[in-house]
Amino acid sequence: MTEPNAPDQPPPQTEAAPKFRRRKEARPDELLDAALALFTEKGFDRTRVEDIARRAGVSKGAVYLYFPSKDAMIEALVDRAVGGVAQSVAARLNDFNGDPRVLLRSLLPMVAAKLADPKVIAVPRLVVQEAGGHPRLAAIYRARVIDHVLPAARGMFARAVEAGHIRAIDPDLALRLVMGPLALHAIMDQVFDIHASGGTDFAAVFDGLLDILDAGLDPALPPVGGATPRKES
Amino acid sequence: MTEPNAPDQPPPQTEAAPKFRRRKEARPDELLDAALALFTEKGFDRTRVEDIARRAGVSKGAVYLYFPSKDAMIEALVDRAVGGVAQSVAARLNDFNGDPRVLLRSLLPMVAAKLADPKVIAVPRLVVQEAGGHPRLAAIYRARVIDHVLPAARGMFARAVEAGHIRAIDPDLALRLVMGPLALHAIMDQVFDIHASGGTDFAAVFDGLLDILDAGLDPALPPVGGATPRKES
Amino acid sequence: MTEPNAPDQPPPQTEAAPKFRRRKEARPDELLDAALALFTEKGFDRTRVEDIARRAGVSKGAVYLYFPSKDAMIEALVDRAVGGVAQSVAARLNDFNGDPRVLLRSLLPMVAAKLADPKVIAVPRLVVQEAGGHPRLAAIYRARVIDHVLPAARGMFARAVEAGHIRAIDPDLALRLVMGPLALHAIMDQVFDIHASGGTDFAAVFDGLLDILDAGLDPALPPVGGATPRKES
Amino acid sequence: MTEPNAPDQPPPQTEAAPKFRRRKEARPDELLDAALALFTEKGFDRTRVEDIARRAGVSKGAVYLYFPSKDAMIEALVDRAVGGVAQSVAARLNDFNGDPRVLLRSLLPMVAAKLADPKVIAVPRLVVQEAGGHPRLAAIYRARVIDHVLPAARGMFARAVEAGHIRAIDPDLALRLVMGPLALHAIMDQVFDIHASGGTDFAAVFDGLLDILDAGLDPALPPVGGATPRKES
DNA sequence: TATGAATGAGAGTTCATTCAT
DNA sequence: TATGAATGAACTCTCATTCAT
Repeated sequence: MTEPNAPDQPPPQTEAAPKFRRRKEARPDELLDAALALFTEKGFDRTRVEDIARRAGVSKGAVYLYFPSKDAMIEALVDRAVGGVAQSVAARLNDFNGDPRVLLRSLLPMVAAKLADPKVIAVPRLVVQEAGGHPRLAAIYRARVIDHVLPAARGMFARAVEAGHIRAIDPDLALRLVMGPLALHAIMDQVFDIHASGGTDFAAVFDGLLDILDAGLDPALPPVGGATPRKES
Repeated sequence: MTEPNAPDQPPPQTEAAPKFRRRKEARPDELLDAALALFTEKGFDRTRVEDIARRAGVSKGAVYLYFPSKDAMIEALVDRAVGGVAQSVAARLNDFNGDPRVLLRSLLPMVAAKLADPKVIAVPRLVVQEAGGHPRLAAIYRARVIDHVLPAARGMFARAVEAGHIRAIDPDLALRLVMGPLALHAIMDQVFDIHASGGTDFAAVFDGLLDILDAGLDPALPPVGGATPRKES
Repeated sequence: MTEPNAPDQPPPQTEAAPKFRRRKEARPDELLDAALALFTEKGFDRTRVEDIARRAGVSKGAVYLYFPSKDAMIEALVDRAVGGVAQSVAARLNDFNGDPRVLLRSLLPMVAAKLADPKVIAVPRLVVQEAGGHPRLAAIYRARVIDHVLPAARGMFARAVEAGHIRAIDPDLALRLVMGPLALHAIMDQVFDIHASGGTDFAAVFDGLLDILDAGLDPALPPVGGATPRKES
Repeated sequence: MTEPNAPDQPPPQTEAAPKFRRRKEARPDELLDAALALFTEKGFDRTRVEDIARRAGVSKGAVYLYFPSKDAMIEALVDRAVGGVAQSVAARLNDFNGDPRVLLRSLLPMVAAKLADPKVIAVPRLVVQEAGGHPRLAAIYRARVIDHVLPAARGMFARAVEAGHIRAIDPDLALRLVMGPLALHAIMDQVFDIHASGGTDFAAVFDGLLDILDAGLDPALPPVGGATPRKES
């Protein structure tokens, strides 16, 4: 092309000239990044707006050019983080009709990589931390993530039981079985600074978990807990 | 007569009249109960000392007769809660040399009952919630609970593998597998108000989990994750 | 007698021992006095809560023990000032059936004395000053004062015209004729620091005004403005 | 080009097309108009510079191209409004040697029309409202208006008494008598939204007032208030 | 000229903590 | 012991003013 100079590219330099041009569009994201880091580190209430501003390299007042309040920031944070992930995961779960263990193994590398990204786990952690004081956070997260993924996962497990791919198990229990170890792994790592033998490696946990489930979910085995799946409330 | 019974003086009974004659010695505990309830409900920072006082039925100033600061309260809270439980559990783990699945099944009712008590789960939840802003909380909990139970559990699993009661598995992974589902169950219940088919019943989750582990940990199976247990950091 | 020491009377001194005893009940009034002085002097918005507190001899925070907000103070101020005055004036107007000029002359000393008290005129002045930014102020004043006095005055004038005590005049006009000179007198005095020959003496203005009205309202004269009294909106 | 008529370019007319081609010279006035409207409506302190700018159709920064500060705007506002009016009124008063009641009747239509213009009464109202916080406002208004009109009015009344056109009356009192009802009429209308039978019609008030004065100032009557005119301070 | 992003001092309000009673 | 009025530091949010573009 003869016209590569997009109007936003001053000189075709390498990439980040962070102070050459005050990029209005980038500010909100930079502020949210700063806020996320600080909220996770010290908690929402103990983080001053001025801290966020300073970390993002702007003045206190500038924050309010982009967000109407501190509360709005934490909501925007969660909102931003839950973008398309939930939908795509839910879609894959809905489309799948085989053995969950196979699906989980194929999902493993992606999920492990996602969870290893500090900016990704930080958000659910934040939600858990602050949900007490900010009921809306839990509501947002639930509406945008959980309410999409949970039914999809439940359905997927139910179909797998039905089709005889795995032994009979309450889908709600199955979900807790699969995600629980990962959650606890994250909590020990982030909250208590206790790292397993394999370090902060979600893949190892996930991998070991699947090894257990390979045998533990064998369709030849009798129903788990003797329970018949019921409706979740 | 000349000595009318002041309305606050009960008939001089034995003791178990928690409403009358509960003074001095009971105060700190009543304050901690009130604090725990409020901290869990609204978070530490959003709970005012006056709220705690009012809920405990005393004046704001009285709180400072028993605790030097608000921070001291949350620490005392955690301290109190982790009393002898950890030690006794750790002791049982250390003494045990058989199949973990058997131990877990025998522990099940006790553990489930404990976790169902709101005042019990409230504390770990609080620690997770507030650890960001109060690093000492995590430290206390770790020193008083985790550092006792974790090595004991790890050793118990290691011995079980060694003795061939279960297939080879990294004890750290085993721990996450066993406790993770319970942790997630609690989080979904408390934070997101999502309750499984079986309600807020830890026993059902625990029971189902053990069904899975019965098969999944069969000693005839090859090592989990192909991993050799290493030291935890 | 032998027991003169009432618990509130430290030594039987003259009267005001303002710092010996922190009189909780007096605080709100002291704060309102301070607020009234400052609001009148510098305007509501340019008065800092801390200024009020300092003037009342307390700390900034103490203000909020007595008033939930700065806005609440100005409203309380107006509320307090309009106590029973309006009612009593309205009652006298309603009860009167004679010549308004007689009534006005008898009212003169009382009204003049009232208006000469700085704490009295300060309030209507404040209302006029701040009504723009605080519509509720105007509403309070109107509800508590104007809406009582105005209809009473209107009725009184109407009856006087009817009975032939004064020439026909629109009561609304009569009201403006009587009160207007006093209002302007106050404005010139307070706002522009311009004092008439007689100083800030409302009595002189009132007196002169009545001299004019004695002749100007003579019932033998034709209707004022040729207008028939109509309803006020 | 065949398409010269940009929608903003009117046919090159003479001048009186205030919507098109209003640039440079008109800006300050437009800004003051916007400021006057907003100051009157919400008060000086509660009006943001940005509000003024938006109402005038320019950016916030542009305001500072024309006025050095927000304070300067309110002063300019008052300055602008008191242009030649005061001088011309003062001149007429100074030149007049007859019966004030005649003069006032001849002035009536003009004065009533002036006061009915919202942009005219808005300024004295603003001065009264904001004088507390902006002593310079009162000073400007006094220097530019009151100090011209007041002595002229006083002289005119003094001459009229001297010449026997009206009964003896303190000119300062006379002034309050004449202007007071109009002032109160405006206050009730603007501040309390209370309108007399005749609506917001200054002419009716003025007219009725003069009817009263016709009789009340009859030169045959004895001196008003028994007072001898003295110097105003 | 004109824009509007950015600044930063300052205001209202809250609340842990103290202390006279 | 117990109270609760009082303090004052700290925090969120606003807005007049500046300045790079």
